[in-house]
Amino acid sequence: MSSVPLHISISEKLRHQIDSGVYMPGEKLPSEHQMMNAFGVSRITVRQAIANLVSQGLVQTQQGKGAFVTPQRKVAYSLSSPLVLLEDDLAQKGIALTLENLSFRKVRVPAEIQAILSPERNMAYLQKKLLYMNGSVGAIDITYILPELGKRFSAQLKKQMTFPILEKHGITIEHIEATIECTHSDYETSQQLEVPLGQPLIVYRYTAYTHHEKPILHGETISRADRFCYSLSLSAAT
Amino acid sequence: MSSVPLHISISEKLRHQIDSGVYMPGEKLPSEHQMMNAFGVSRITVRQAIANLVSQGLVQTQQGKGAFVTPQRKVAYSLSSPLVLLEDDLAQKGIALTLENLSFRKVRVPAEIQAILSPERNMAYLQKKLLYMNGSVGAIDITYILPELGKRFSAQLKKQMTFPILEKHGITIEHIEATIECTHSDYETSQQLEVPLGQPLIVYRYTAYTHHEKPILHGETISRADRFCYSLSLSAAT
DNA sequence: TACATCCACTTGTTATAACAAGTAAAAGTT
DNA sequence: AACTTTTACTTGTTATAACAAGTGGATGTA
Repeated sequence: MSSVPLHISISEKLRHQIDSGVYMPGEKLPSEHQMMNAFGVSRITVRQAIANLVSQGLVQTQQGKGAFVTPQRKVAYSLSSPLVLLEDDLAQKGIALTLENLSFRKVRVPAEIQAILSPERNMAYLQKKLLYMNGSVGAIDITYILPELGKRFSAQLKKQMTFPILEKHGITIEHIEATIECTHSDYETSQQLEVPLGQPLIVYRYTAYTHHEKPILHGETISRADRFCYSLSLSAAT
Repeated sequence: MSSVPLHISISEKLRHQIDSGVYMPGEKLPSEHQMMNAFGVSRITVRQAIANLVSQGLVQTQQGKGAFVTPQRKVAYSLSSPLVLLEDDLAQKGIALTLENLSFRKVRVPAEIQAILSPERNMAYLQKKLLYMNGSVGAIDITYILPELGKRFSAQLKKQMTFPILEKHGITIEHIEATIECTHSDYETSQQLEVPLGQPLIVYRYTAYTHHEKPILHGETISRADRFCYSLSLSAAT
């Protein structure tokens, strides 16, 4: 009859029930055993159906507890001209941004970064940090910063966001070049951001320029795509 | 010893082999049977490992043939001020953009769209189309357009991109508000865009305004995140 | 030669089974 | 009352098994 596999038809049925509010965000789905009886299929088929929902980001499972409908509400980062700092933007939305420094050290930069920043003697500071929004993990940031700036602000960079520190000391960002793309979480990242393997992540890759188009840092912010999006506004030539 | 599951350690090993070029893009991985012998595990474990790679977008499977390393190169859409049209942008990159109209009809608009466009008598034209880049499917576009424009250009809209048609008839877009977010493919979309279920998609949702901030259309372009990304440039207040 | 059939190999689907491991509440102990 | 243990239930991992279905080359037939 229908040539769609059982696990697909089951996950689609559940998906529609989630969409139509039969199972509310945060609510627990029936256990695998209950579904086996309810649909008259084996556990492997039920698990496959649930895996489909997980891979669609609709459901999250927890060993020993069950499968729960993911509660989703996204926060938008504003990417506007004129520039607004991430912190200010979030603060205005009532979201507290905190960070945890994972690593901060001077490194020899890879070729791609060297081409962008052209730092002295091919060295730069590399910082990895975790960003928390209202206390829960939201993103990883990986930044290369010019050695003179990295050295000068090393203590503060471990505790505060980069741009406000620079602004405070009179270093103004005049221009940012950026790309936005989407990738999958690998095993390591999935552990750090507390998402299932393969969940989509949104990567904001940026180069910041100060006066005279001098690049001073290059980095990428890897955010959980289930929690964040970007908003922007474009205008025609005047 | 290592508390990581077998299927994870296997998929991580394969991932590193893919990253280091042991298996090149487009190349076939060993068959499930070969892996069963090579790793000394059951087929279910091998399949789980391969599923991990698929969910990370590294590999695609084809029934009857095998699992192949996904060849990936991304095309960037430029989102710049001043506005550049998608077609022109892609043309400059040597990519031909063609479209297939899926549906075009007058509909009663949902509340969210009504709040944005405020069309007369709550009606608008809704168009769904598939976008092909150099002949292969890349994106789905879903657009609501004001009834007077939809009616006037109905024939052309089925064959050409929206913005160039409007420009040609003297309707200039002065301003665009947009958000970029990332979602998962559901079953229907995965079929249309020819990707596995749950693959990340990048959603560009836009509202276009003509003179006097009058909104004329609202739509979303849902692209395969493995093929596309967005680039933009931001400036400080002058 | 051209075509159809067959066969070997591939992944896809689904079932049954067993044990590991996390969770939480009930039951027992101090 | 406070703490530990047990127990029942949950999902996670892994094995074996069988058949379905897509692919492509080998084989056989017209």
